[in-house]
Amino acid sequence: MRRLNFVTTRAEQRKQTESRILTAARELFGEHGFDRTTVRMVATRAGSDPGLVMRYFGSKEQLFAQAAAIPTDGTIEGTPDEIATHLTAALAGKLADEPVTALAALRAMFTHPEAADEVRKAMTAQQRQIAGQLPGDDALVRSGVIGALTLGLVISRHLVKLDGLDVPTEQLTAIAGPLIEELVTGSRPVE
Amino acid sequence: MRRLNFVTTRAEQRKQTESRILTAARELFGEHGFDRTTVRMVATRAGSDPGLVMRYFGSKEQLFAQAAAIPTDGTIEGTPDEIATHLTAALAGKLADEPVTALAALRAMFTHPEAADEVRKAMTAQQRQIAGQLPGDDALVRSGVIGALTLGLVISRHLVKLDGLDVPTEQLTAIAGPLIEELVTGSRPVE
DNA sequence: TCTTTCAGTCTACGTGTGTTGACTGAAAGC
DNA sequence: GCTTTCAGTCAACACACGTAGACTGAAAGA
Repeated sequence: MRRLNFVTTRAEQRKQTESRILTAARELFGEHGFDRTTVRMVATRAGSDPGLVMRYFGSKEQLFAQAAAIPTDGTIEGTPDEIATHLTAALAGKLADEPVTALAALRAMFTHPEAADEVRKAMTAQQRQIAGQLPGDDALVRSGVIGALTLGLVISRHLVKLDGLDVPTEQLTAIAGPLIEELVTGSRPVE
Repeated sequence: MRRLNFVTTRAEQRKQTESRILTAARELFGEHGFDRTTVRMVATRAGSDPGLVMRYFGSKEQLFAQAAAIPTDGTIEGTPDEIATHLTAALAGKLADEPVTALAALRAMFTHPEAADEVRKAMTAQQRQIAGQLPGDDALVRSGVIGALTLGLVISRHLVKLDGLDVPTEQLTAIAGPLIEELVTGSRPVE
């Protein structure tokens, strides 16, 4: 591709191109999923060439693996109350703006077995990690429900675009926060 | 296809074949999604022929439309408490055994724009219908969260197969039921 | 300056797909 | 019994895809 920048070394050029391809791939995998995104589409959006995509990333599969990594929340520790706060904050982050990288993995996981495995692994790990610090013998189930609630909200808002959820993030966390707290502590609401 | 049944009229034969194709399509769309299911796969599982599938259903698209209808919960009415009970029962039904028909739509909605529209329409309709009977000015958001929670649980259990949720249905509804009640009434748990 | 390297381009391949249309043989109608 | 209808079969099509490899021209190194 004819570069417009004035001074760029070959190595920089290469890095920039790889980066443009990766960005385009992330966006497109997130928009259309794995199967409906073609190498040609990625190359075109990156202002590049299908052959170059293959040369740099090996295969469409490997390109996807690099583009659709699942961001983890990291270790969450503390008292149940602190955990609840942390989880609610993490949820807020996921609801705030479109998590492009995660969307690719989310979209793909329903048709792409490897992507599904990765989502499962990521969710299972976090779920176990959290459950270990929660009271109650059904802690694992409850932390699973937290994961399900989070997943459901992210999908409903960003993928389904359910119009009832098209409200400020704070309003959603104000509603979901207490639910998470309840799931973390294992307490029941008093009616 | 050579039929084994002894006496069958031509019309019956036709109906049986169409039904076998539709069943196979439902299963395969549910297992692999729209794009990864081929007309040839459907025909083979139905013990039939790709050409016949096209003749009977017009196109892969129309076959999908017939196979992946979204079952609606119907109108839910009553006092908030009754609504909560009804919703929890509906959730239990969806969690109990694999909802093959819905799985096809769910899997497809992430890559198939039309399927996504249908899911959105179905969810939006129910959400509005319920919100009309709930107290509070954020009723629409809360009923949206109920939909998201339900969707998240169904996906996590049947599609992601999250192991923490691989427990008897009753245990899940025992946990999720109170959450739904809380969302329906708009009350906060007392800690 | 001469040679080597390498980012980027172009063409073409094999394969699998949805879809079509001609064909076959038995049931339906008369 | 003769004709028509139609369920089911088969072979082939056009197309889009992932991918490979030869090619080009400029930057890098000596």
